[in-house]
Amino acid sequence: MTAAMVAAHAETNVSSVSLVVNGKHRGRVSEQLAARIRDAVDELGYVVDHSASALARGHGDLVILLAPDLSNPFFAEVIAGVQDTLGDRYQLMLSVTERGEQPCVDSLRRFNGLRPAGVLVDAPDETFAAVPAAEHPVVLFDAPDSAADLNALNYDYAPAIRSLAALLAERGHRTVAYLDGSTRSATFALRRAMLAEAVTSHGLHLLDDDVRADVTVSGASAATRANLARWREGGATAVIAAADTLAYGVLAEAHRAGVRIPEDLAVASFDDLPSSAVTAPALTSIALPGAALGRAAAERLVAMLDERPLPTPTPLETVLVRRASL
Amino acid sequence: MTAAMVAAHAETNVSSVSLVVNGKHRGRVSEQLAARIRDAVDELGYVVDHSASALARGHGDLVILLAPDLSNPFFAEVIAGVQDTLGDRYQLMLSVTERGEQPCVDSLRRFNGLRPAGVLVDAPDETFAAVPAAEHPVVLFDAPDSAADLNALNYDYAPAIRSLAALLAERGHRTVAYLDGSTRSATFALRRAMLAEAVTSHGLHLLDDDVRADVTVSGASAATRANLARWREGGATAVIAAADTLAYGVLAEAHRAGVRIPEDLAVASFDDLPSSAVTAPALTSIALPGAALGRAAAERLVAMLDERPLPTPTPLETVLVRRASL
DNA sequence: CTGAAAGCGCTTACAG
DNA sequence: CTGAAAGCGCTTACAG
Repeated sequence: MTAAMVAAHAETNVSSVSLVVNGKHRGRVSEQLAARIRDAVDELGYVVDHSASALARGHGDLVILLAPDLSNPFFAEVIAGVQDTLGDRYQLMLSVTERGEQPCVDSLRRFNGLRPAGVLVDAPDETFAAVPAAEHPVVLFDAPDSAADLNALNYDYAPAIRSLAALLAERGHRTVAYLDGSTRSATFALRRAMLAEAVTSHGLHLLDDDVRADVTVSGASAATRANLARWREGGATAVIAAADTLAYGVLAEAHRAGVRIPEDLAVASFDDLPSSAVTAPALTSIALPGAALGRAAAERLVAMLDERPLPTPTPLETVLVRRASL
Repeated sequence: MTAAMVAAHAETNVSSVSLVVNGKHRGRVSEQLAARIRDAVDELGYVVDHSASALARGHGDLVILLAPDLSNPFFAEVIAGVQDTLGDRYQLMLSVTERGEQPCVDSLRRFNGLRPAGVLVDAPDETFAAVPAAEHPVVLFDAPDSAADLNALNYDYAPAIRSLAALLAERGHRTVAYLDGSTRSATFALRRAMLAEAVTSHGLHLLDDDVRADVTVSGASAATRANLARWREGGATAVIAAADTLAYGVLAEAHRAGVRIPEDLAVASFDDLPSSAVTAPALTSIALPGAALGRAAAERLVAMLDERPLPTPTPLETVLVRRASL
């Protein structure tokens, strides 16, 4: 089914068909012809060929979102936020990295061949320190490393992390263990560094081992199994995890080991996933509004596509949600 | 950066460039010229334009996966399975439906314009009763309605559901409530119908109200809040949820209402997500191997693309994982 | 083994 | 307001 067939059916030519299906026919095609064309389109079920259109125009209506693997439910939120904002002017397509990898600059180049209208990159790796020139706008998010680049949207962890450090101090903790994610993303590095600083300023200290786990419940369980005794021997009475999913593994393993939470070991983490309200015990967590992040990034991209002026991006607020685990 | 520029750089023509970058040059281009072309490609960072290539060939190397919204972590598993299987011969791109919707046939048509190599559809809605003719192979999964179509991969719920019914009977339950997902997908309808039948054959009965919730923790919490008292007045001593995420909401709300689990109300569901091992109490759930489903579907698609003979698809096994909640 | 040329289906100046 | 034509960047018969 091609524009030529539609043209034949409507007894006209492909130029007029193209103008009408793209809504660019005002003052160029008579209302009568336009109606005839629309009828033919409906009747034949014609859909514009994206490849041909993108080739002719230079780009299509695709917005590509590069995201790390989706096992962390946090990303579902982000994606929903992006989707909501893009609406149907643009077609959102996701590309997901291999398990445990972060989007890298090379993948960006690979997608240039698709001639997207724009690209969003969630939690890019360090190769994005400088964003490569592309024919389309690129918006990064959860990309604290690329601070110099105006097209990055990030969280403002400071207030929530301060609250968490204060809460730890208030509860009498002195030594705190940290369970990091094994993906070496900038956002994880920042969480850890900021927490270490905040905790230190309250006179506590973060165990400086470098315990990491896949951001999955089972990965975190294994890491906890291997480190729990050592953490406690080192004096840790609390463990902070870089993501809720990691904290779930800590909870499971502590339970198995007969370690009571929060009495023997307090636990807190980052994300505040919906299921964190129903773990045993309910999890204290720094809420990261994923959908808001996705929306903000998508709005920024759309503004660039519309060539509207761009405000400096505002970091998104985070808050500590206190529950029973700490 | 175009093939013409590469050709100029390597002092040859676009035909040879095309043959070499596509690995079709054996016996057509001298090894010497091929090496010169490869050097030029590397030097200039040339990437084949997907739109132009797809237009010329008739299709590209894109595999499109249509999936329902990703808030259920189950889908992350499925996607990882697909990704692992496709490798880098094909480029996986996801398209996600709006919140709470299922992929429909119309979206399939829309993606024809991208000229994909093939399409996978996860949990399609009822418009897929007959798969429309497409220029590319289509494989459905989690699509029990399309039984007649050979290209659908499904779970065999029977053994696990029988175990669940037997366990309910063994524990002395007589009346069981059901919390369904609000998405009217065939796979949810089947779960309910099969459970009703299995339970009846053990002399129990399923409350025949039609309680549904968004497949999110908060949606399920709200639905439980509205129905918990009624369920218990109706004699229900157990509630089965169509997905773990729904069960999490039941747990949370029961806890809030002072209903003990499993003493006052037993709970079980479908999915067996990793986090179901760490809820309070740990959740009894029918394990649906998401990654295996994704792999099987992707393998089938690749077989079609390679024009290899297709075996009749075997439904994937499911087992009941018993934990404290029932 | 090498290269000029047609054609994929569209969009968009351009001429009528 | 309508239509013929060039061109987007590639692939692939085809001729040399």
